[in-house]
Amino acid sequence: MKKLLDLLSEEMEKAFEAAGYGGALGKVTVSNRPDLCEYQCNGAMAGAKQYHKAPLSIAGEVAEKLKDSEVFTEAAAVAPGFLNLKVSEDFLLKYLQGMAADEKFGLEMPGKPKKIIVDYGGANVAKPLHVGHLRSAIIGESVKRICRYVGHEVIGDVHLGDWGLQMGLVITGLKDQKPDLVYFDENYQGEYPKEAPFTISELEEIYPAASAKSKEDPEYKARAMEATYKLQSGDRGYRALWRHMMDVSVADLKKNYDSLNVEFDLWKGESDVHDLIPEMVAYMKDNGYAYISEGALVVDVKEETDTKEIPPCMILKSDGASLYNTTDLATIMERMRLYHPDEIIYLTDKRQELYFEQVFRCARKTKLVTPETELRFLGFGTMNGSDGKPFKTRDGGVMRLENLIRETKEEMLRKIKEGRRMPEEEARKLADIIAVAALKYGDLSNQASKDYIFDIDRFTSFEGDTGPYILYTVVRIKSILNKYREQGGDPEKTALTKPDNASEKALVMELCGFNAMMQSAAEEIAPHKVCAYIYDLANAFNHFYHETKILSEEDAAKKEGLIALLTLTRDVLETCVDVLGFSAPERM
RNA sequence: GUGUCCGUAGCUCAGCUGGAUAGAGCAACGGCCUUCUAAGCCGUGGGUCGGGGGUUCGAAUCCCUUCGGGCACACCA
Repeated sequence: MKKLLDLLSEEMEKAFEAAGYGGALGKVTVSNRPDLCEYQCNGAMAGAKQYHKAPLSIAGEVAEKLKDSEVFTEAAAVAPGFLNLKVSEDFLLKYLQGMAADEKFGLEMPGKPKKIIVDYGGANVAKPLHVGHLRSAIIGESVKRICRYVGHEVIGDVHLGDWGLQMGLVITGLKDQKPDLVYFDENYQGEYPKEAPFTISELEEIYPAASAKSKEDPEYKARAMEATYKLQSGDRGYRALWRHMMDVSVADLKKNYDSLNVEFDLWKGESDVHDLIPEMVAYMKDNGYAYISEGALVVDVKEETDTKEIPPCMILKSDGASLYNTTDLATIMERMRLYHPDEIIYLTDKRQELYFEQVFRCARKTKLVTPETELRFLGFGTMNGSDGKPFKTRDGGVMRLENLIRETKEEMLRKIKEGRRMPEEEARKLADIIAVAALKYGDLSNQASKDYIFDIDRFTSFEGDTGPYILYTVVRIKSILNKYREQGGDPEKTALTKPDNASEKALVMELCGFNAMMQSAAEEIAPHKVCAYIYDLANAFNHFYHETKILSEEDAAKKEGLIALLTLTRDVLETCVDVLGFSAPERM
């Protein structure tokens, strides 16, 4: 379906042309003065100069042509040259019926769906997720769902950090702790045990200790690098150990991501492209892209139009070792071979923007991707504490994601018990659902690129622009629909009717904006637009709800119409909520 | 230093492809539950849109400049 504003604009364009002006002036927008009109057109003022005419008289002539319009019931020319519009209820009803009958509520599918890889999560093996991983997971998941909803084929890849020095550090740490393990016996020929010689908590303790030690003890660091080298060159015992780390760590990561409704299609990592690196390096050298500079192998990525200095993209360090760039570029190569994506979206901290600019340019210049492949970077801001500085625990440390989630759930449970009486178990389940909504909505309602302040009290509040408020609104609708069923009605078998009061019409108009909103959220990869939309929609609904008696409506057709409107509102809200990566309970 | 992002109500944020009186939420104050979930709704107060200049009929929005802050600038990821 065409967007409502486009249809309104088409009608307005016809009027402009009929009055002898360019149709392009007839752009209709939602009114910024709802007290005066529903929609407006400012084209008369824009055209005044071009036609050497007073804007008000242009507007007057156009309004005259709209007298018999079936789209606008009112078109008033107002000083200095606004066209104030009211849209016909019949027209809205027709549009709404089209929406309700369509699986995607009037959203047009792309002519040719794109294949998109979303690279998000940023998890590392053997290291616990911390608050820094929260935004990538939340925003990435939503971006994935939005792109999928608008009709693209989307693959989410967690892209684990599973191959670097960190692995060598853990192995070295473990060797010191348990030197007798068979994995360290070079003469061992048999099968290695199936059970990992450590738990996730042990693993997580080894890494920070080893990392700290390597910073002050060069000899230890050398051993870790040696271990990394041995792992990467295929040492049997080290590989077996690495496999264990992967299994234990991935299982734990999945558990954590699960609790946030975050799911990846691919659990690939840096290790997957290890074998591609020599080939890629040779390719870059052989084709004259890469050269040695200050001992390191680099590719120039400067461009003439640059206003700043862009350092070359480093492919190999001066000691010949690979680095972040190397695996990222090799990953692009692998992705092109395996999936042929039209677009790859990367979600990381915005501080990596320049780095990705270099990588993208390098990939393009060296033809790792086709000229059409879109490489997009979505950098997100920092999650700050109430002091405006990066979020820390009370004692100043980095908070584990698990703990942040748990604390949010506990706070939610406390608030639920404050406001409602219900069995402990139900309250607990409810708290889990609402806490995820609170956390995610609190994050997603901010523009991704901006820093934001994490305020657990605000996010878990049921008032204002919060996840819980949205869920409450959905639950209210569900409650009425359930009562309607109890009375013997079937909400799915109701027909929409014309809106016949202001708050109902406002709700309808809000609903009609769904397709345009979703499309722009996808194009701009902007989940916060979905949040802003459902907040407006929830407000429009609550206002309408307050003014309208639904179940006691006496006119049977009207009552059905209202139920149909509620059903559609619920469906749109739940669709949006799903795309944001959370869900609404049945009761709360 | 170069580049980049940001500065809007006491607080947290929208609005930024220029339009009418700059919007929400929180906090403060005041109303509305015999009636579909009051975790709701309605209302009041609160702003030199960091400062200055410019473009325009019209600027929070575009341009310039200035102040204040964040971040990034090849062997970390």
